[in-house]
Amino acid sequence: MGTAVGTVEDCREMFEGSAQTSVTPFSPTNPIGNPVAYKLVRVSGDGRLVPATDEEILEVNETDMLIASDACQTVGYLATDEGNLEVNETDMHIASDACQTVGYLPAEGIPSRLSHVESSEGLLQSDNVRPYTDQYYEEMLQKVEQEERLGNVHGSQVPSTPPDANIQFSNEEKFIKEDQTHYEALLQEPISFASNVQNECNLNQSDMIEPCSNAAASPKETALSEAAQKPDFSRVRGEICLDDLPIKALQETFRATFGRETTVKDKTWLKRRIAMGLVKSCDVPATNLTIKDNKLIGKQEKSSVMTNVVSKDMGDDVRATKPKEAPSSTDHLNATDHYYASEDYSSEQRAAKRVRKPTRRYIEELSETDEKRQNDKPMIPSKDQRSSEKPEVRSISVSSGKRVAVTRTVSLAGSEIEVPYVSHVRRSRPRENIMALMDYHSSCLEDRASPAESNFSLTPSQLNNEVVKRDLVVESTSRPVQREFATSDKNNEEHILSVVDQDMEPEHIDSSGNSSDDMGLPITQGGALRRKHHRAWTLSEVTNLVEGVSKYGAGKWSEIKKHSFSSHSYRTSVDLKDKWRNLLKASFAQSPSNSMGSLKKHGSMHIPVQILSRVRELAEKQSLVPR
DNA sequence: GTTAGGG
DNA sequence: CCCTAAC
Repeated sequence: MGTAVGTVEDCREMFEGSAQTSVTPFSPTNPIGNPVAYKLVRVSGDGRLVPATDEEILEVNETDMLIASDACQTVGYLATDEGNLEVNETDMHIASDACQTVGYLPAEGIPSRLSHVESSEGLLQSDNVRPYTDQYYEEMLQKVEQEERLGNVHGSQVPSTPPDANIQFSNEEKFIKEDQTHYEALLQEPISFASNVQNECNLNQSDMIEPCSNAAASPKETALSEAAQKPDFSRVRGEICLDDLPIKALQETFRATFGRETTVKDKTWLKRRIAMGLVKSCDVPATNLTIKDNKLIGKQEKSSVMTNVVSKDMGDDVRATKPKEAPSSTDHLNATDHYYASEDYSSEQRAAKRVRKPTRRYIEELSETDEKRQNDKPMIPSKDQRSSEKPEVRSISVSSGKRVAVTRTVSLAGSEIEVPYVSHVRRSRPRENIMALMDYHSSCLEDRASPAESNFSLTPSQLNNEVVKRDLVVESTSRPVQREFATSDKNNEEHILSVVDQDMEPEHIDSSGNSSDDMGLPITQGGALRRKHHRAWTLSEVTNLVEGVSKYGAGKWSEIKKHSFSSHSYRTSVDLKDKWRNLLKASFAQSPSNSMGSLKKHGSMHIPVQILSRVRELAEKQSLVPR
């Protein structure tokens, strides 16, 4: 946090002209027309730095880090000065949220590049491991609020960090519009604050929990670790005093913060890294939201400084975590809003957008698209439209958050499969099928010993496809065996029945397979989804149906099913209804021509004329005397 | 959970 | 038969 807007500005001057390639300056610096430049490189697989291609540069330039990273690219920024480093780190913060490996390298510190990259990964890791609850964010928010008040109270002429953040933010807004005029005006403010911010930091250091002067490695470390454990804003702030710590202490702190050693000796880097870690640990989800939800925010983060990131992001976090509370969020920001109305406005805008609940369709799409990152923190379903506006910025957190709730792992015969909760896994029937399948599978291995059947043992993953084959095999095997399958295992009914139906009294077959589920199983072959289960209606069934209709009336399908189809459990009321519908159709279709329409087109069932007549009869009766 | 209808 | 909207 010791880094303020001013820092960037100041440093810029120092490194003026050091730019190697003047490309893609970020918004904050670009408008300024400052010579600050970035060298865009890409970290190839073997760790080498490859100069970015024009295309890549363009990409980064036009979109932003997030998008670039979204494109699954590993991008390394070679910063040419401190200011850039600052910005880049912030960026990294963003990019890392997208689960990308991004390395930002200060030009001067080539030797430490790898370290940087490496740590960035460490950062990612630590981030991914920390789940934060909404509650937590609320707490944080409150703390921030307190901070703000404090700052406003005893630092009238010394703007507290939060307001500063706002300034930054409003600046950002302007930049986006590329409004030079506004820019000029706004520029003053950040700069003027720069030194103040620094002072502020110092003040904090002495005032706050962590007297900097006192800052010995051990106390700091404990405090930090504590902070990491249960993030406390005040402590995070105390962080600022890292300035006074010796490198060694910083390294210690780094370790405490990230849980890993570091050999980096760059004090500045360490400080930032640590601060970053803490900050990030607090707004991981936020960044996600922010970015995905609103591009503006993402940019803001880039240009913003530590302090800004902390205060601002926290606000965002809370907002993000609280779907409906446009008001509450703004409330929190009110203290600062007084300073800049523009900020207030923009924030409200954002808040409003976030409130909108994702459509079901959207969620589905997300869950299908976003394969990875399903273990992200529970986020909020706030984003949506934004994503619709910028599809490229695949919603990260939302989807992820959503996904957490919407995904589930289904274990099928030993193997676990990730299934989006909305995935259209057949309802009711399908599950039974699977069960049947599993049963079959086990029985296959255990009970069945016949050679022909033994080779049916399938691996769960193959099950589906295998089943198809097996079906075919079964069909070609001996009848007796078929029977067995038909009864104990109910997958292959389609084939079996088609065969059996011809030469057996359907009724028998039905009763045999009955009570349990006789469903076929979902068979997928070559991507085509065959009809799950098909069981031709037998004459007796039709008769039963007709009788049932005559007894209970058409429409009382459940009744009919209950009474007339007690032995045919596989016929659902819907089935009955459908069949009746078909019968009706058939009966009326056949009647006009002749009374001998006993045979229907293909090989489908022979429906005796009498039955059809009866159907028509009933139909007319029913229509006359509606239920 | 049922029904009614469209696919 | 499947899938859904309405009940």
